[in-house]
Amino acid sequence: MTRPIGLARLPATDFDLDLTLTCGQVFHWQREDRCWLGMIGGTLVHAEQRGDELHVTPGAEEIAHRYFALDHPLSEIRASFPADPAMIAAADFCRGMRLVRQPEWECLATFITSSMKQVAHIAQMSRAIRERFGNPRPHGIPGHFAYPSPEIIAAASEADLRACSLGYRAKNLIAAARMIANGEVDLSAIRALDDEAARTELCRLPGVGVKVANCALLFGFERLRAFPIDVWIERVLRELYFKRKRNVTPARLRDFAATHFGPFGGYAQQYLFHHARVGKNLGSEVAAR
DNA sequence: CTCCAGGTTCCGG
DNA sequence: CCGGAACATGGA
Repeated sequence: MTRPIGLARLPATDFDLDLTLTCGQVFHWQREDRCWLGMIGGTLVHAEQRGDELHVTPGAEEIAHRYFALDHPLSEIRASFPADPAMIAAADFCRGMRLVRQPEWECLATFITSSMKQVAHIAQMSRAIRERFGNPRPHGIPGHFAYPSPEIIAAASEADLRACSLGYRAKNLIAAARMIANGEVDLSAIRALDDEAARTELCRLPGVGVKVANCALLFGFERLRAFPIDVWIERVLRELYFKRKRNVTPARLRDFAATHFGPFGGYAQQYLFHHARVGKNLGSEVAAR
C-alpha cells in the first residue's frame, strides 16, 4: 500500500536489512511484504533490500545511508574480534548485521522502558508511546509516528504512560524526560565526553543503570566499544567463557568483556546476543527453552 | 498457575 | 563489592 512507484537505490554491500532490523537493537520498524517501513527521526522511510542494493524512499538516501551505518567497515570490525570459536560462530551467523545510528533520546527512552521486558513487549510499548504522543506524519500514512520529544514526555501524566503498558517504568521515563527537558542532563553535551564519563552522566537519569546506559551509548551515541550485559549476554559469557567456574561476579564479567572483545566490542556483543537468542547455540538447559 | 523477560534501586552482610 | 527482593505486565 502507498509504496512509492520508484524507490531510490543505494549500494549496500555486506548488509542484511532483515537481520539489522530484527536483532533487538531497534523496535519500531514494521514489515510490509518485502519492504520495511519506519521512522528515521521525523522522516518516514521505506526500505527494501535487493541483493547488494538498498532501495529507499526518494530523497531519503542520505538519511538511510547514515542511519543504517552503511559506512561501518564490517570487514575490519569482524577482523577485530577475538578468534575464539563462540565469537566466530556468532559473527558468521550475523553476517551483514549493522548497528544503526539511532537518535539519542528515542534510543535512550526506549531502553529505559526495556527493563524486564521481552523484545516483543518493548516494540509494543514503543508503538503505543509513538501513537499516543507522537506527531502524525503529514503524508498521511497511518501507523507511523516520530518518537515524542523529552518535552512531550515530561508534560505527560504517569497514567498516560501506564496506559502504554509501561508499568513501573512510567515513573522513570517521565523523570528522565524532565531532567533532560529542564537541562539538568544535556544529551548533546554527552557526545563530547569519553565513554566512561558519558556512562556516568547517563546513569544520573532514573531508570538508567549500567546496562541501559551502555545500550544508549552503543546504539545512540556511536560508542561501538560499549558492551551491554543483559540476561542473555550474561548467560553467553558464563556458558562460553566461564564454563564450570564459580564466583564469577558481575564486575568480573564487565572487566572481561571490556578487554576481551576489543574496540568494536559492541558489535561483538550484538552478534553474540542475537546468536544466543535466535540461534540456540547455548547449553542444553538454555537451548531447551 | 508458574516462569521469565535486553534491569534498576534499595538494603543488609 | 556482593547477593536478595521489590517492582508491572504479558506471553509461553
